[in-house]
Amino acid sequence: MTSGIDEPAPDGALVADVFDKDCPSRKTMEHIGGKWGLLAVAALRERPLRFNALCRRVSGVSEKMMSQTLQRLERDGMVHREVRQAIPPHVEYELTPLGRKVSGHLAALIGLLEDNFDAIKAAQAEYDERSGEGR
Amino acid sequence: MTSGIDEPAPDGALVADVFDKDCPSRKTMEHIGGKWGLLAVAALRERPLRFNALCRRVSGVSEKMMSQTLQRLERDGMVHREVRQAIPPHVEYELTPLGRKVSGHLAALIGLLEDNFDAIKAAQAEYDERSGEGR
DNA sequence: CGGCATCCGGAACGATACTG
DNA sequence: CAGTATCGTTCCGGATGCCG
Repeated sequence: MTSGIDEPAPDGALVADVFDKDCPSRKTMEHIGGKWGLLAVAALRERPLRFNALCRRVSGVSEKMMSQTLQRLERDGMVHREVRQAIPPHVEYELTPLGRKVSGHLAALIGLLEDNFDAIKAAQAEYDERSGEGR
Repeated sequence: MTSGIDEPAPDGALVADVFDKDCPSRKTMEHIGGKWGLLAVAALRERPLRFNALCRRVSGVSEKMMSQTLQRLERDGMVHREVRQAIPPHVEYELTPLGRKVSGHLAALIGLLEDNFDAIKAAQAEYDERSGEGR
């Protein structure tokens, strides 16, 4: 990968540069990387879910936040919202093809963190000790 | 919220589960996935950088936020902080081996988003139209 | 069941100023 | 250069209540 570090982009290079503060990709990244976006995508990766099932799967989330999160993800084309006209209402959420690709990387990231959780805990303990018990 | 039955986590068989609201992995995930954590890691992936260089690379960040972000990442064992006693001060940040692994997945994610940026824009446009020009 | 509207407290954030 | 301190603002997020 020709990572032109601080030189002008080679012609034909990607316009979307996350390091640029005006890059719209940042917004999408934040939606995915944010507290709930990540978990919603990860949960939907296992299987399509209905709204309340999703809330239950992601423990700790409020309905409001889940709703907000899903709207953003739907807008970004990561999630598809399927409404089934009925009483009681039946709405199912599932990943789009793009969302599924994203979820793959996310799952890998989560797996990596879980695998190295001991190392992380150790690093935190050491840091806290050096800093004289900060947070 | 979790379950009526409160089970003590047997640390021996501990499986870090991000879906559990008490799972400490979530915090780390948020540090990495958050607005600035992601960008800091991505920037350091290219090469080790000094504090101000890092601030410059990640456009839009304030010194305060960068400092905070780096401290969290250092505490999580993603970033190593190397201090060189001198005048003027010289502090260099670089990824740890774990941080580098993480950065790989992050870079893949960023690349995926940039590649599909057109699709994302299209999805957003369509969504906005359906919703009657929302945000 | 699947939302949306409203309120409100606190955390996150940014700009600025200051220190070693 | 590499941060910390302080302050004002913004926005996140939870609780509650209502509607289709």
